[in-house]
Amino acid sequence: MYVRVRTVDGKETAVITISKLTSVEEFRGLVERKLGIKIEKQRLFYRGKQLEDGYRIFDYEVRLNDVIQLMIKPDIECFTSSKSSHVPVTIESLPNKSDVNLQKCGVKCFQVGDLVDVKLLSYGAWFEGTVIDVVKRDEINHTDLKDTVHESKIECSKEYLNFGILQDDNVAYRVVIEQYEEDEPLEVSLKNLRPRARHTCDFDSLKVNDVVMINYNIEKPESLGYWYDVVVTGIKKTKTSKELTGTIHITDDTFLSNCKITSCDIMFKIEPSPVENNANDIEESNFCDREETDENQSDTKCSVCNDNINVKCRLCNCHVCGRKDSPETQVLCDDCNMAYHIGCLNPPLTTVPETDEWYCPDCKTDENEIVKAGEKLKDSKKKAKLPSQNSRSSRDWGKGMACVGRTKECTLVPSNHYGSIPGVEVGTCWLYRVQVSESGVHRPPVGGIHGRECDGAYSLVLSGGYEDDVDDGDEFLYTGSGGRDLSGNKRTADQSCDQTLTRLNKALALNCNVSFSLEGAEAADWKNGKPVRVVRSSKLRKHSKYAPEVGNRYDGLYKVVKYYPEKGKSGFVVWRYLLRRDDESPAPWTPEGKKLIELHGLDKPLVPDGYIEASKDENTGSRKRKSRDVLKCSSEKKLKGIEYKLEKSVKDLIDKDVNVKLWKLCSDYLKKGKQIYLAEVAQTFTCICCQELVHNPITTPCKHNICKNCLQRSFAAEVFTCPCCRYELGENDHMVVNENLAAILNKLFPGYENGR
DNA sequence: GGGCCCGCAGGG
DNA sequence: CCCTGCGGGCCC
Repeated sequence: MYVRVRTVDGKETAVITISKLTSVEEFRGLVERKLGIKIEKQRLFYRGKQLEDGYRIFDYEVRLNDVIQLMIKPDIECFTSSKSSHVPVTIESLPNKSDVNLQKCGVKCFQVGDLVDVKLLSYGAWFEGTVIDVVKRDEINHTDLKDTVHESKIECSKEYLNFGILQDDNVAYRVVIEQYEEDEPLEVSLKNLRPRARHTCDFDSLKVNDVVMINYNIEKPESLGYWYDVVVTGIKKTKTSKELTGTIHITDDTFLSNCKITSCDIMFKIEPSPVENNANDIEESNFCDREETDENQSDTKCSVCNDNINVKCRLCNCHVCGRKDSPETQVLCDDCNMAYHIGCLNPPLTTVPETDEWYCPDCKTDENEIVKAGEKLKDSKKKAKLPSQNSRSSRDWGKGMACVGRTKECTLVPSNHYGSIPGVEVGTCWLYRVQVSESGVHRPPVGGIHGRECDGAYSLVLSGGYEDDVDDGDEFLYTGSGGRDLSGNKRTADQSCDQTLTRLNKALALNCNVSFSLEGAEAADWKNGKPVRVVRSSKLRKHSKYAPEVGNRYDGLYKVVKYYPEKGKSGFVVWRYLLRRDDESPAPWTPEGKKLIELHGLDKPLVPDGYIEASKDENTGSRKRKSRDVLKCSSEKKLKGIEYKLEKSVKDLIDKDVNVKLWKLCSDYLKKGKQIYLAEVAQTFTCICCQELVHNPITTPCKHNICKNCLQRSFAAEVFTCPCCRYELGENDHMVVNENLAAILNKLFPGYENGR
């Protein structure tokens, strides 16, 4: 199994082969080997958590092909020595609100001289800077290199920029970071630039889900650090202390969840980019200037004693005795802000401590307890029960693809769908069972039959586990499951008791076009039975010449002709099923079938995403020859030209669809063949609400596609914005289905709407 | 939440 | 070759 590592700037990425037991330390070593980034410089993030030594990758539930973000620690030295480095934005340094440049927010572009905040990717934090130049990126380099702007570009005149006709993503800004005045100017793109923060926000009016810029230290959350964007997830306030929990956003896809933020005295509102269209949300009522905040705070009364001097109050007086006397012998806790008489402490103090910070017994933390940034790894009950936790065995495991888990799921049809899967040709072959599961052809990653006891069987895999199976291609005898004692961690075993016509065996029997009988039965008209998708595995080769050479191949639809109990070789009863092919596509072993396979480029098994990259830089030499063969084949496949040609009728519909941009992006995948193209289309047109291919698609004015049902549900909940981008749709949106898009999707994925 | 299951890889 | 490490996803 393998995962990806990507630097937060997105410039470097590597595929790293690991096992489930690989420790974070070992992993760092692999990262150093692959990317040349020293272990001590690495900071690894995964789904809101920092990977910490002492755990295994498996503990973080990192899955096949997932991306782990790598942030390279900056050289701290250059920072601590520089002036005011921890607090790049201060009230004093803020320009006057009437600053000429800042008033120009309506202009469609940043201007030379604008005071800005700049996000430095190696920190994921914002720093103060000034725009010194605006340059236009070279178009060609831009498309190729996305955010890399170090290549040639054309400088353009300031007048040109003032027309505001440049696309924002064609412009790069040269910026001087004020802390590094001596350094070269940086070139940054718009998304890492915004007007200098200049409005503080008031803790009391902060709401959950607000986004603010806050000071935080990833290394030591209790100290000051850099300025990050935070989505507030929790607000805790006592009379005198303030604390936020939030998600620190480092890049678009790197974040730390559940960060406790105590430095809430200064928080900044995030200034809207001048390039975004709406200038009217600049001033929002829930943000106010800092001066006001201070005033608000001074006249609050104690909520318990109402500041009555005759009442003992443990909240606003000594937290132990509740009395107000001798304030000069009281000491305040720097964390909970409670007061304590030095004499009331246990043990009592004789003098008021002279240190800057003092913590009460409740708040004082163990020096050894390291406060880590971001969400901590929870002890999962499920994991605690796993045998791997009892380290009795030192054996490695989990390197393989057996239990990696799916990375995608077929949502074109429901799991109880009978018949072919839209877009999957007969003859399609996958290297691993998990891929077959992802495709929707046969969902269980291990089991041989997929079905429901009260419904029927949807698919089965012939993998040669039962030697008395007889396979003649168009017809085969299948043996039911069960009747084996698999205890003691066995994969397979001899029959040790009778199989029963229950569970999956019953499911498969229900496909037969005859009323269910525990005695067995035969269909009078077998073709009217429910279809079963059949997959043959290469493991069947020892029993059948119809098995594929490698991997698992979809052979089309079969129907159950009859089922009956039989005394197997073991002497126990097994259930047997006669299945006969009934599919309009020719079988893969027929000449016509072979021709089709070649036409669609299906002659070699599909490999999982990232598989080739993972094998390519495998340098242990232990990889088996089988994999090399697959590798060679997939590059051969490329040469053959398996480009998918859209039917003219579909192409015409696509050409007139309003989703011009989306279809253009998809069209890049045509050359990779039908499978990959359809997968891309399915992903592109997945509804953000239900995560399935859009059904009765509504194309919003902001060019997002949502199922009509999903959008109606949203409107019923009085949410009238686009679920993708929150564009205001308006209460009276009439929800016209994009029939054109519906028609295209129906042609590309025939039958996908069934059961919706 | 438990039982079932024809997976894949490593090691002897 | 055989044995066995621990699964994930499905159904009930």
